[in-house]
Amino acid sequence: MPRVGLDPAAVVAAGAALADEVGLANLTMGLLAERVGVRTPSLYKHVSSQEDLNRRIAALALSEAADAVGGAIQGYAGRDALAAAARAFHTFVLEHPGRYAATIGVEPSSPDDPLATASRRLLGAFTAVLRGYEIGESDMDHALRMLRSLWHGFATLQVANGFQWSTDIDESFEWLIAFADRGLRTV
Amino acid sequence: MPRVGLDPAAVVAAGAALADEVGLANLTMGLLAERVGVRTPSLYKHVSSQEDLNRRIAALALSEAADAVGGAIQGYAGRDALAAAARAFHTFVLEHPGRYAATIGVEPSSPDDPLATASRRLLGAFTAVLRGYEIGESDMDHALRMLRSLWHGFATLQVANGFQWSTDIDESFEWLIAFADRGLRTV
DNA sequence: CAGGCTTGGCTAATTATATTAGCTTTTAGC
DNA sequence: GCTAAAAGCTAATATAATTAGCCAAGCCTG
Repeated sequence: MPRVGLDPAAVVAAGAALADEVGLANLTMGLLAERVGVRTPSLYKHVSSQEDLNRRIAALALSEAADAVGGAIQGYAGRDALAAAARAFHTFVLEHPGRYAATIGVEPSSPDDPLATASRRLLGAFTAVLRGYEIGESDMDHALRMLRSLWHGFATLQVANGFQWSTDIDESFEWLIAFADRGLRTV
Repeated sequence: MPRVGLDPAAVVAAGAALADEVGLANLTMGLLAERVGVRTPSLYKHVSSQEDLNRRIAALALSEAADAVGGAIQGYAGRDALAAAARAFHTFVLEHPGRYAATIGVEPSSPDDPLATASRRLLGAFTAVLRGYEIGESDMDHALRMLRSLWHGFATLQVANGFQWSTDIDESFEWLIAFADRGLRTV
């Protein structure tokens, strides 16, 4: 029987894609094995456990999100950068809900954990956005936490279908960008 | 053997308490059964499945949160009401992380689902807060979504230990209240 | 107060899933 | 070609949810 030729990266990539399709909660080792064309136990040659798989998917997701946000703000500053970052992040979560969900609740084990690195990169992109505003040193951390809370909260609520009523959601998102911009301007 | 004398409400209450203690992900039917003093299958006399249990815990959590927020804003308006609501919500999530987690991803099946009722009550409390600001009709839904995103995002990130660095988290929370207040004042 | 019905609890069995053990075969490097 | 690590497989184990079917407790009625 010919080998499939998997490696950890391929397994994680397939796991992330599958999580986006069926939802993280429905991502089982059996389903993933079927997807990549091996029997379930064979996956354990590449990831050590489902938790390990989840962590690696989370690291991939944060790294991709950092690339998306970092790329989107290139050449922009101030409100333009804020809007570009917010939209890039939002789009990423809507298009990759499963892998983004994997990032919730995972904690880096050490500062050189790929998870920590990716997380820092994403944070760094939003820090860059904040440099376009007149924000005092002591307010930076608070402002960064505000942005994270706002975009994370909005995206996770939207993905979970938490916004029930009929008002257009994209319109609300643009409203939030304007709100955050105005607020950051007067910190 | 004497009967334990359970009923659905008691099972759900115990489930919510256990979720807060061990985390929603670790809440198993077996663990809950042990906690309330019966064998696992007996739980099915009171809840129809684990998903049903989760929905009921979510409805309980939203109802309690609505009570907490609704009670906290009594007699306040404007910034005081905003701060009271935000703090009450935040405290609730920090003290009841498991049951609050149960609310994420559940959707009411019908408008008279207890889940929908509780959800509307919580939303209503925040709507009352917004009435203390000069907000146009067309901005209300957006502002409400902004508040939800902000407080939901902050609380879930904090509970998941998502705020790594050393800056005091409570200080950031108060900063967010001030930020939201200023912003709502200039909508 | 006895008889019987409803209810809540139990044991046993089924299914799904993660994980481990141990075997076999491919394949890269010499 | 030879060998050893890597990658796959089958079989087995453990945990969890769920269902089936049994039985006793306790209430309601006569």
